[in-house]
Amino acid sequence: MRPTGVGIGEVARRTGLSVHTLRLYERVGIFAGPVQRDAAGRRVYSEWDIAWLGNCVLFRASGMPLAALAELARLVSEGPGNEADRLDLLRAHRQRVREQMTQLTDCLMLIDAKVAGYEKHLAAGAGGDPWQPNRP
Amino acid sequence: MRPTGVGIGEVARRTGLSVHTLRLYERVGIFAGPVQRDAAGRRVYSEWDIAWLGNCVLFRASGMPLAALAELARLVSEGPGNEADRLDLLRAHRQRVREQMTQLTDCLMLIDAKVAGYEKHLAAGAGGDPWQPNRP
DNA sequence: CTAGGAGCTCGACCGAGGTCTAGGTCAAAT
DNA sequence: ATTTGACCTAGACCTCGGTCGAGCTCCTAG
Repeated sequence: MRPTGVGIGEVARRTGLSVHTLRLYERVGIFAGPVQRDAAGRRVYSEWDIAWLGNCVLFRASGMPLAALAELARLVSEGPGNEADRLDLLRAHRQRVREQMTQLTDCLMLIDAKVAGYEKHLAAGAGGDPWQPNRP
Repeated sequence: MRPTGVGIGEVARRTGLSVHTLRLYERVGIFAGPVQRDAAGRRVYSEWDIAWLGNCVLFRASGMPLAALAELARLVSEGPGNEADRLDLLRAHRQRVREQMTQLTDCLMLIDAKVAGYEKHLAAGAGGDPWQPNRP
């Protein structure tokens, strides 16, 4: 773990985000505290920044809006004293994630049923349409 | 099961969508075949339409874009003969849903870890910040 | 007869989240 | 010395999925 700083291109490659998106994220305040710059003004991301970003990517993928991420970043950057608020944010998001998971599960069951229907249908060669049992 | 037709307001109430959204969905072709109208030009949804819409809502909630839904609707409305195509669409979406679920699972684990950290932190009263163990 | 409520169409508008462009700086390689 | 490539900012632009409003047509109840 050398105390390296990493350029934006490298971070983009590592996280799968575009450099544009990284700059956008910074503008909307997703980093906890300002990203460091080198002498020429180029961004230098710390390993901590990158780890945080990794969490952000997960949170985003689970539907957390940028604004919420920014709020969390603000809380963290303010340092100790607001842990309860962070906890609230996390718990609220956890709730939403759980709801999503049950929806995804439902959807998966539906798809599985339809897929099974079509597979049987195709294997058996024709027959009525499995999706529209009784349409004009 | 009377052969009722249902008005748009009632459908909105049943599905949780707004009437605006229902009309939008129709415009982008989400229904398999045109929605019936009464003498005055008002939409009359069949029970089949409503059931289909229910599936659409689930698919949407699982991230299927309207365009894909419209494509599926087109296939279904064309009647038998393209079952393989529908199957492709469904399998592709199933794949995406599965990926989402693993991401949600990952995210949930992360959140649980953070939440546990903060809970312990708060219960124990202060100590270092669980999220930024070593920040300047 | 008339007022209210539910629908209709068409088209404008909106917020979220990116994506891209123009025009410029810098540093290392040729 | 110049070219190349990575980076910078500011701001325009785009897609997606809704949401809303204006102005109209009905139907039904008072």
